[in-house]
Amino acid sequence: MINAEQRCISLLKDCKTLNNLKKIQAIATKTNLLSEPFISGKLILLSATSISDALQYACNLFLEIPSPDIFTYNTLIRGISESNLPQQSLLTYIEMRRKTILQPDSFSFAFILKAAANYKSLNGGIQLHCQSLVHGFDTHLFVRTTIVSMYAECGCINSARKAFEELSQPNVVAWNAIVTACFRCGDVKGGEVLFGKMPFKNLTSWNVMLAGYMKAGEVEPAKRIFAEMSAKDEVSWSTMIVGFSHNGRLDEAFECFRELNLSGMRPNGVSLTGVLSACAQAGAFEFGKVIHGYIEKAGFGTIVSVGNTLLDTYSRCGSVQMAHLVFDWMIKIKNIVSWTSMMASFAMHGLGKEAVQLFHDMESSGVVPDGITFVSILYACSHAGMLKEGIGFFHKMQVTYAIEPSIEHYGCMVDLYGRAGLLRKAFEFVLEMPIEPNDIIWRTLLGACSIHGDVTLAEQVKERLSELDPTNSSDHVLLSNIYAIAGKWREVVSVRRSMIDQNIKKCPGWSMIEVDKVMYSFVVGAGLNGVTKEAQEKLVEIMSRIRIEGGYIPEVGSVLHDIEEEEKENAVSLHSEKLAVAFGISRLCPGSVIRIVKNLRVCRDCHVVMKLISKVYNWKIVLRDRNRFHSFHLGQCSCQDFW
DNA sequence: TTAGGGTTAG
Repeated sequence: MINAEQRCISLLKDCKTLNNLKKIQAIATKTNLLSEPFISGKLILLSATSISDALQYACNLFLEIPSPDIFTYNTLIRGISESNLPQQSLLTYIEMRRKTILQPDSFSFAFILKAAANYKSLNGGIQLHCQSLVHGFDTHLFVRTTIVSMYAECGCINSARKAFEELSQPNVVAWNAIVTACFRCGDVKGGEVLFGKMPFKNLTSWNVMLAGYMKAGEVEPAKRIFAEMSAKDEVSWSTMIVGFSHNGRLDEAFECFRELNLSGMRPNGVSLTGVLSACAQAGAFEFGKVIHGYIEKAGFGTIVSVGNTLLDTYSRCGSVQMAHLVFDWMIKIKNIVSWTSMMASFAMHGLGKEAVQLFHDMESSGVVPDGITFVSILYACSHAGMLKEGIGFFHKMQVTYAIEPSIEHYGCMVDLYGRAGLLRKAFEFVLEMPIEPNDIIWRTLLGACSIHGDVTLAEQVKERLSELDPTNSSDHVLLSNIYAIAGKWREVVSVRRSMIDQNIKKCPGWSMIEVDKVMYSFVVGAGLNGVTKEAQEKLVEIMSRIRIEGGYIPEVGSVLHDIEEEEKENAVSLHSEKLAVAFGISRLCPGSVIRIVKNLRVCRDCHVVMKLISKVYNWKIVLRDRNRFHSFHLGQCSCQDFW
């Protein structure tokens, strides 16, 4: 016959879910075992660090433990330091010092300094550094290494270097920490010098260099080091794939993923998120589906970050339906990121009502929204013209959830008022907001002026933008478009002339389309050969047919801004998204969906053409532009001509 | 029974 304590210990060994944990807690409470430090400590360890989304449970459980020991405090502090509110762990530490006679140990300082690093609090970090000195732990190797990282996270490379130099015998981990610190603070050269001086290097040191270079946007040196490495592990490969993807080097991300598979090593969750993120950026829907198949077959579907990236990939590839299927499949593992991504997906596709419903479902399920959730829901409201609901959410975030609005939230509100046509209200809102408006805020307002054709306000807004970001080509182009639509041709010429005088070049437009899992890109003004020639020939036929059968008349205003006068006649057929759609009609099987990704906002003329093609040819076209999705079907667009 | 350096999603 085993007693309750033995039973608890045995159950704790296999405890992997919150439900298991609750059963053990019930036994422990009933049999007074919560006063046993080993049992209560283990329960806190599991709930605070091993079982996902059980931190709140851990905090509640902690309150029931009669006199927690230092181990129990440490594990709770660790759990909180890894959460999205790391500053709360400092409060736990302060409470421990105030309410108990427990003395902090090296573990306490390692965890709490990590928390300060996570929320980038230099003041807090300095105070904890002093505390560790008072208690005699500041020279402890583990604590000191965390101090080096903490200063680097807070941007103080000099303090990080000093903390490292005071170590008489740094080991390889401390060396890796100081090299990482240099890269984190933007000192690439310093990182290279220290790497050269390292007396010993293991594989992790090389991976530090790969990650450092990739985060600094230095892709070529990372590639050089990767090629030189005699041994590579999962992290080396993942770092490269994620690095290529973050730096927009999508072809190289795909190629590296292919090489990883050929190397005999298997992709892990991180490399899968990296390649999926490349799919999302490129709009590679079919290739994304292949990766999805692999994820299911190889059992990666239970990793929440992988599921969330897959959801986001489908969404950015234009399939809100597939994104929603993934969301539903994630039933047991979904977290705040999943809810927020799904809301963002509805938002991007103009499905405001669905996003609002999802927000309420999330609240009912007990998940607490954070600042990013509110960015998504406000974005959804503005893109669906839901003014009243948007204002309601802006108040709710502050009153119900005590979230201080950030510049992104203010940006959403400007967009919300602006798109709804309340331009003066939007302008006043910008002038009254408690944060200094940045170029993005003013650009949002300029976009609203463009939608509603308010030339006077546009001129005032452009003046502010010229102070903040004078060489931004898209601002000039937008102002020129606003003048063109208002028929102010003299002003159009003046904007164009000032662009030439200041040597401001328009960002070249490109569009991509996937055919048979291969991505094809089309660029304005590229030579007429290969696929471009094929697309161009098809486009001539398409334009003629939509003119005859759809009554198409070119919108000259849209094309004036970016081409020379003598090219105007051909301009209509030159925009990259038209070439991409023509190529799609030429190559894809009838009945499939044409999915196009464009780097700039779609122009009015292309928007009209897409609608007519969807009607005359009876194709469904999903076009992702810089801001949102347009889904064309039977002559209509999901944005309802509101973008 | 808890730690420090390298890759992970909105």
